[in-house]
Amino acid sequence: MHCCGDFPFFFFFFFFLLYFYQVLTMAAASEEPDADGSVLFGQLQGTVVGLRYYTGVVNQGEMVGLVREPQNPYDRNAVMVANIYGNQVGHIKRELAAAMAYVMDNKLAKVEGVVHYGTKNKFNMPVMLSFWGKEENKNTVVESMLRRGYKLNTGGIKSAGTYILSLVSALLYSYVLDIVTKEAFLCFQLKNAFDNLFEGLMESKDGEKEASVATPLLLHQKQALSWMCSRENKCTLPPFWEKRGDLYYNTLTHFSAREVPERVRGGILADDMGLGKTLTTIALILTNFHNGKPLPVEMSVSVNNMKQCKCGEYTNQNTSSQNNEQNSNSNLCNLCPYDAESTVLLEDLDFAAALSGSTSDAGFKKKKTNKIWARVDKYLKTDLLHLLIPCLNDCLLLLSSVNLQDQFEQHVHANVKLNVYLYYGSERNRSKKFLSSQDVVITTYNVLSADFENKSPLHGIHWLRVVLDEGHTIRNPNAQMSKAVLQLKAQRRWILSGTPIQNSVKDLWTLLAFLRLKPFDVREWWNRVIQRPAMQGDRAGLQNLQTLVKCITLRRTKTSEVNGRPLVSLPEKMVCVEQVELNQQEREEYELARNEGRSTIGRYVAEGTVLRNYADVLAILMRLRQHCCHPDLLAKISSDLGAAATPAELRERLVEKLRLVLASGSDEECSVCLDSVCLPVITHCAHVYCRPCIAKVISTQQGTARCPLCRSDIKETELVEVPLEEMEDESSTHAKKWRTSSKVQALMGNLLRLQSEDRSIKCLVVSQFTRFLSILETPLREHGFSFVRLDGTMSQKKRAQVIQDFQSSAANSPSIMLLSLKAGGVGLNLTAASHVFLMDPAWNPATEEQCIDRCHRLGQKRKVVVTKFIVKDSVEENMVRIQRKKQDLVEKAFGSANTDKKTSRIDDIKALLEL
DNA sequence: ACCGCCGGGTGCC
DNA sequence: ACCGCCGGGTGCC
Repeated sequence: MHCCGDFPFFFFFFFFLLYFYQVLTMAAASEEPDADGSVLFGQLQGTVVGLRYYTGVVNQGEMVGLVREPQNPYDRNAVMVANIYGNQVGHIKRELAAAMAYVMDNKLAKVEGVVHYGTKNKFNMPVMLSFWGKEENKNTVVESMLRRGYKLNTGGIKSAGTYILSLVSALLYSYVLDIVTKEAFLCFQLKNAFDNLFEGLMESKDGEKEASVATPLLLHQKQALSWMCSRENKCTLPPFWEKRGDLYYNTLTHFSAREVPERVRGGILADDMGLGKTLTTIALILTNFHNGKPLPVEMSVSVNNMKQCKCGEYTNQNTSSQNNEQNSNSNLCNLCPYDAESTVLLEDLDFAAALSGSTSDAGFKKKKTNKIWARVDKYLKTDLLHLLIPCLNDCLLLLSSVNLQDQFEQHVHANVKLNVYLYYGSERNRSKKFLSSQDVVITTYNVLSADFENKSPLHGIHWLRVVLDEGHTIRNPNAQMSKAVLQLKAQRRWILSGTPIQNSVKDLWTLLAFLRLKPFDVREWWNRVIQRPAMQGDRAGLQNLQTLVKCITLRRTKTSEVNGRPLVSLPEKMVCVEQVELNQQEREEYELARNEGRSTIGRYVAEGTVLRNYADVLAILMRLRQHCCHPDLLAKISSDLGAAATPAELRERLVEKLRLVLASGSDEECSVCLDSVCLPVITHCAHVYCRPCIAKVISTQQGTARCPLCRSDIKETELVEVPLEEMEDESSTHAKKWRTSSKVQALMGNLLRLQSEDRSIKCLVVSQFTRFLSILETPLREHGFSFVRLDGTMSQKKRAQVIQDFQSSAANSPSIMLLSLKAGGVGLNLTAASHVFLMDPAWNPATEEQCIDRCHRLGQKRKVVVTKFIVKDSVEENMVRIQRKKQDLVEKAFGSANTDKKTSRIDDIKALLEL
């Protein structure tokens, strides 16, 4: 890695110092920045009083929470002390509370408490308080506490010798810290940690399961299904809990409680893309889809024969005896004795029942079925069987933009009547009663989030199961979407995600909070116990994080093996590049544009102003790329570089540039948040950022704000966004007489050849330019191809329709899909197509890969052929070269620093024009 | 709480 | 004694 490799010596020393610090000062003041950039200001022994008034108890070494109580009628400075379950233990002594209240209320520091001894005291007990906050507030906090007579112990007890040593090391430490940035340090530490995080998740989990999906499950999917079932049903303790005597003890926080800790009924299915997470989940839904009706015959008989529960209701077979909301709410079946073992067995019955619908693996099935039925016989005579029927059958699925409904239709047996409702579109049925009567409700994160604003029916329903497809969507806990998701009420919760951690450990919190993994669903405990230690590179912290993830996550990659065999064997994929030669006229036009652009960019490079004129550079490249595809793609306004006459003109020009930058796909990342740009705005110096990100930069730099990329002055009022009427007026392309281009002809030649070979072949035709797709429609129509089109501008409903049409195997179904490169989420399933034509190279090779994966994935029966059209002797050829370099870069870099990006971008531009 | 603090009872040695 | 001292009641914030 670039940033780390340059300073081996410093790193060595750095780690030595870090180690030194940790050993020497232990829990005492280390200056390590924590997750939020907080540092430990110091510690202080305090007193918790009033123990006898409260029921909350703590164990030796237990962490406690400190909560301000400004409304306390006796003292508005009151600070409450509570254990992890939020049970009050006592209060902080009055005078100390007064000092702390000032610090806490002004957010100068966060205070954390640990009780090391005196936990058996009757009236009060000592508590070790740690003050954490931003470096710049340290002095204020220390002084303010000192003023009230409380001295923060900042260094622990040191002898003179170690004091000097640590002083020296502190100096060096800050020196090193200046050189290698925080990111560099973290990337070094975390890279390995992340690599290991999911290690050990691949081991084969116990057993496999059959299911009543029409599509036979693959071995690894059966394993996943079995794992999911056991996660929902087995009564194993959550991670870090132990039974000690008659108490349940949390080994990390040292908290203990008499009641069984609430289990996580669900988890994270983090299999790689294309391993069939969705199919497995559908199978899971079907395993306990009974609702009285669709039970297979044999089972129905058994059901009729068996006794009902005394209370006259069938209850969910999967509800565990403890702390189940259903039970505690309605007291339905408290009388029925059942334990962990029988729950599992009963749940096996489901599978036995469901098996009769399935067709695969006859020998295996038979054996297993017999075994299960032996158990059925054993259990038939007991009162337990009523548990087979779930009371709740609602299941909510959330997803980004995926054709999930098709997958239900495709995979679910025709004899299983499953009510699936798509909850989106303006006409959606918002009746709670109606939604509750569905078996499955599918919606999108956006709809959920929009509903959340004003009494959402989805939030009023108690779901049996909530599944988050592409669950990493909620990784930002501050997003409305995430908040909306966290508020959903459900018994069982699942997250499907190929990439549960994208940037940092932080990404995990919302996921754990969604799963209600106590106590880490409360931010403070997550930060204290997991995130901060892990970010600091603390071994135990990382170990804990790994254990935690391991317990609730199943992850396999495409290269994983079960019993020595690869998990999936996808049909072969062939990628070939087809060179396209421009005809003479096209070549002349291209050369003209290229020479012009080359001299312009050459000037920028010589002046060192490439970044300042970034938009122009991109515009030039864009024009060249458009030349390669079709002459009519070129924007009608040739943006001359002269000064804008009026503000309106300047604005129009900026909008145009922003469009170009966005369309070019080269700058999808905002340099501030390093994430893909949301709410894109362009500065007057023509650099693109997320509006919130750049607004923050401007507001923090009060009046002197400079563009993070080129250091030009920027103002909030000068940010320009693309007006809503985004789409180009189609008339301009239609008005002119349609003409062909070399690339169009290359494509048509291929399509016609394929059609003559095999009429059933379906193709994806992919371009970054939606206008190019429009141009392609004309020759497709002329040759009588039946095609559909999918681009980003289409509504959710329309997309679903288009995908369904295209995936259909009916004889008159469309054989070609015109697909805009960026349209559709990662989960999009277009397996009906076996040929992919990439009309123009993308800057980001991953985008192309993703696009290919939409059809080269599970369910693909044919060999996949990918054809990339590249114009010979053009900017496109150079782009391919840069792509390769980029891929290497991405693989090596981990959170690559901004500076690297800048230089590599300039290098890219130079390479493109062979400068 | 085997403390501190409060306030009433009390008052030479 | 407008004090000190004693001993009982009492006790988080």
